[in-house]
Amino acid sequence: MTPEELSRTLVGALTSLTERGVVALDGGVPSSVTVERPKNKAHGDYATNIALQLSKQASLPPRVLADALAKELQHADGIAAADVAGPGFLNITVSAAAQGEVARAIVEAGATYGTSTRLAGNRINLEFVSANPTGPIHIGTGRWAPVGDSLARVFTALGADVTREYYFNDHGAQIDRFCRSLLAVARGQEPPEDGYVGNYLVDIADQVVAGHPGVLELPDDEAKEVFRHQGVELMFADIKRTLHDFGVDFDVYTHQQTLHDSGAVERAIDRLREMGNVYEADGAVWLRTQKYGDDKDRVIIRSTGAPAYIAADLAYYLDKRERGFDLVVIMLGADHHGYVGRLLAMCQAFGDTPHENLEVLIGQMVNVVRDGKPVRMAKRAGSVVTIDDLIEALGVDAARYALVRYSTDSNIDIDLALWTSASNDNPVYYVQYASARLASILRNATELGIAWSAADFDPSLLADDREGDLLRALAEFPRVVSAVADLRQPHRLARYLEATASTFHKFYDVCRVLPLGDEEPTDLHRARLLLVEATRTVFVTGLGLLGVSAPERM
RNA sequence: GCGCUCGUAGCUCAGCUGGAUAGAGCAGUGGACUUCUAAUCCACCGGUCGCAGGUUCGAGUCCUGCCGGGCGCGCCA
Repeated sequence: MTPEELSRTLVGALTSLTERGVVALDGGVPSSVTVERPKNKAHGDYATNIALQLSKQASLPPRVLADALAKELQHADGIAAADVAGPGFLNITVSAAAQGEVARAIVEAGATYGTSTRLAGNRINLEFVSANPTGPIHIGTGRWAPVGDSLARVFTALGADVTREYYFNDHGAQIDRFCRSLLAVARGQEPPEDGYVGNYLVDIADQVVAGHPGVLELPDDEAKEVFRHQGVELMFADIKRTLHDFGVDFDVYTHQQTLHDSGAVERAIDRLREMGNVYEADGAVWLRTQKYGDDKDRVIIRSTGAPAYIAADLAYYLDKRERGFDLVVIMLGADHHGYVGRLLAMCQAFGDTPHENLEVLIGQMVNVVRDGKPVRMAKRAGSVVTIDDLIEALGVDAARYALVRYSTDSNIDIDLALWTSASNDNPVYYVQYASARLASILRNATELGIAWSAADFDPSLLADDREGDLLRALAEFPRVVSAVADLRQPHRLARYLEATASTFHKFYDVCRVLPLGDEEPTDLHRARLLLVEATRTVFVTGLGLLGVSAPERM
C-alpha cells in the first residue's frame, strides 16, 4: 500500500459515507486526501488530518467524523487498524501484506519507479551557471551546476521536455578587461588596474600566442581583437570542459553577442513598445517596469545609443518564449537578487505571467573556509577557489553532493580542511555505502544460486518493524521526487536518501537477508532479497537524479 | 535609509508549505564484529526554534514590529 493508494482508499471511504447519508459534505468529497507519516511510531504507519479539515463542511466535530471514517476503514483492504487520536487525527496501520506489496511494485517498475508523466507536455527551459568567460567557474557560481542539473533530471523524470541552457556573456566591459589582461600577460607586462589576475591567464595567453605567431607585434587594437576572439573561445572551452567533468552538459549555449547582431534586441523593444511599455526620456529609452512592481523604470538604451545589459535579456526572454518554452527558469546568485524585480516586470511587460512563464531562482552565496578563515573568491582577487579545485579535492560525486545537499536558500560554508581531510564524514559516502551493501547482497545471492522473483513473492513475510520502516521509506520516493520538482529543491532528495540509507542500515543490522552456512534458502530469504532489490532500485534512481554514482563496491 | 534573504542542539544543517512529545549528522560519553561490506548499528548527553506581539482548535512554519548575519539598491555587466 503506497500513500497514493491509501489516499484513494480514504476518498473511497468518504464517498461511501456521503452516499449512505452518514456524512454530508458541503464542498463534496475531495479528490485526494493528504496522508503523512507520523513522526511518532505510536501514531501508526500513516496519519491524516482530513477529519479536522472537513469538520466545518460536515458540520460535525472532528472526532465524530474521524470515528465514522475509522469504522468505514475497518472493511477496507490492507488496513490493519484505524484509530482516532488527539483532536481528530486518524492514525492508520497498514497490514504487513499490503505494505510488502510495495517491494513487488518497485521491482516490477524497475528504473521507472519514482518517475511519472505528470509534467508531460510541459516545455521547460532551465538556464543556470552562465558564468562569464573571463575565468574558471568558482564555487559560488558553480553551486547551480549540480543543483540545476538535478532539477533538469527530475523534471525529465516527470515527463517534462527540458532544455538546459547557458547564457554566454561575450559582449561587455568585463570581456574587454579580460582581453587587456591577456594581452598584458602575453607581453609580460603588469596587468591593468581593473584587470584579472591568475595563472589561468598565462595558459590562455600562451595558447593564443602559439596559435597566432606574431600577434604580439600587431598594434594594440588588432592584437586585442585576436585575444578577444581566441581568448574568449579558449576560456569558454575550458568552462565547458569543467562542467562536463562535473557531469553537467548543456543543450543550448546562447551568445549574448548574437542577440545584438541578429536584431533580436530591436525586435524585443519593438514588441514592448507595441505593448505601450517603452518611452523615451533624457535621451534614453526606458522600460516601464515600475508599473509591474519593480522599484523604478529601467533604461534599456542609454543616451549614448548603446544598449544597457537588460536589453539583451529582453531579447533573450522573448527568444526563449518564441522557441516554445512554457516555463523559463533562470537561476542566479544572491548577488543578483536585485535583478529579480525587473526580470519579472519584464515578463509582465511582454504580457506574460510572472511565476508561471518566468521564474527566477536565487541561490545564496557559498563561502569557502580554510582553517576557519574565509578564502577570497572574487575572480580578480587572484585567489580563486574553482569547481576544478573542488572536483580535484573531493571527486565528482562528493563535490556534487556537497553542493546539492543544502537548500539554496541558505548560504553555506564549505570548510576545505574538513571536506578534503575527513571525507569519510561526508554523507555521500553514507548513502553510497548503503548502495554498495545492497549490491553486495544481491551479488552474493546470485553466487549462492538463490533465485527470487516478484512473481513468487509473499509480501506478508515482511512483517518485522524494520522491514515495514524500509517499505514505507521506499513508498515515499515518488512523493519526494514530485516535491523536488514542485519546490525546485533537489536537496530534499539528498536528505531523503540519507534517511533511507539509515533505515536500510538498521534493517540490515537486524534482518539477516541471506541464508547462514548450510541453511536452505526459505521464502523469507527470497522475500527479503526482493526488498533489497527494491531498495537498490531506489538508490540507483535517486542517486542518478542527483548525478551521483551508485557504486556496486566500495 | 530602502529591498530580498537567512536566524532551529556546542558545530553543520533538515523540518514534507499550519498538525500530535521539534529531528539528523558531527563533536562528547558508553556499548555491539568467528557468519550477507563495522564507511555500520545501539544507548546516553545536548533546545526559551533570535526577541515581542498577533491570527486559530493548533505556529519552527502565516502576519506585524524590533535585533543580528548575508546580499543588493548605476544611463555597470
